Amino acid sequence: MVPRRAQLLEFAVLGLLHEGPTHGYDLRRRLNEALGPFRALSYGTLYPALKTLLGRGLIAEAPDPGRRGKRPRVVYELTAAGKEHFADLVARADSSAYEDDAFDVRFAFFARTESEVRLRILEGRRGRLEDDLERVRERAVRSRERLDSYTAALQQHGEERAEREVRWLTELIDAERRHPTDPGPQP
Amino acid sequence: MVPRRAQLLEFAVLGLLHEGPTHGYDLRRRLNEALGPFRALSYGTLYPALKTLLGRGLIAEAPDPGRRGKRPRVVYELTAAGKEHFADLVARADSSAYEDDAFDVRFAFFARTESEVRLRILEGRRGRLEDDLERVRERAVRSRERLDSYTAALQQHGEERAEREVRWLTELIDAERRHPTDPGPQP
DNA sequence: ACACAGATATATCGGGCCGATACATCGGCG
DNA sequence: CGCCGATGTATCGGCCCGATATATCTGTGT
Repeated sequence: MVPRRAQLLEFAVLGLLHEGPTHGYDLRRRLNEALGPFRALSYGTLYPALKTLLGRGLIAEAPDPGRRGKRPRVVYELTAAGKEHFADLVARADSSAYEDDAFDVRFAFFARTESEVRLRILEGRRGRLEDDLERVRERAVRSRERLDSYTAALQQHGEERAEREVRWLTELIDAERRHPTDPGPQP
Repeated sequence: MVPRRAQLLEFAVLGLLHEGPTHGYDLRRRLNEALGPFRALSYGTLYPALKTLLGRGLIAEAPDPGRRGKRPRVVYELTAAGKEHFADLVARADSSAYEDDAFDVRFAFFARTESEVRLRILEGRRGRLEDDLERVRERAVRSRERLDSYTAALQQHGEERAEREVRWLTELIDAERRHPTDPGPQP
């Protein structure tokens, strides 16, 4: 069963736990470190997501390595089922991998993704942006004069942002084709 | 009571209905025309939102101007309360006006916003982006080498996108200061 | 010594918004 | 005449966010 919506957090939690067991607060910090301040994920989703993953047996509670006298934390670790599930997710390159919100999170775990899948995700996203660009340009010719100046400026800016991302993706795709590096843990 | 979340659709519907009564399908099309294909809003929110607005008396059903023989549509028009409510929303320049998702929609209705408010929204958004940029740059110096190359590339790209938007906002702010045009209906 | 701020840590609630889906009518095309 | 894409209204499940509550720990200033 393919999840329709992104389930970004589940994916991210499973990915992060590959680096070893941790607790919720640290997961959220590491996640936002990886995504940057322009794309954060909130606690309001994280803690419920952890419970869901626990209930599905994809993660398990691990003993908190004692910190002499400090308040104990709830530490989670990956189960075998969790590892398997993440491997399935990470091998997937359908639209749920390059749709707006999903792409960043998927990209953040490219180091754990096979080169071939990386390539398909990058190309999928680029194709999507190019489709949108074509549509907006086509419309721009015949209808931009009907818009007020602010709306026109907004579209212009959106167009340029998409064009930039397409160029960025193209660079990455070219680099990926030249050096199809294998996945593996990186510092 | 200030709405915590954006309620983008309510705002947009009220704004669009200032141009005359229409039906749901047309509202969604006009909205996505204004926002561009990179930032669409869905039916799944629109029709429920229309009902909510109807229940609150901010919009009302209007007679469908007959289209001889065609299937009738559900046409809505603004009420006096709706106009008033929109005026309140549009005069607001707090964080709910320049937070990520909200900004685009707010911007799309700048033609109906007072120059002073426009300026505060633009500056608010720029300030927010600059804060984020400062944080990410500060961290970049001491920790970017700890990240794998993909995560680093993602952050780099996010940084550049934010820098571009800051420059764009600055241009708009300067233009707004030079020519503080009044709000009014534009073609 | 004490207060106070800010980071650490877990958790819940309400609700906005999305994607998928269903169903029906209409116009144009071959 | 049949098919397809656009028009049109509507609902459902569910991801995710922001606000909020609570409690402990650490650092700083005084």
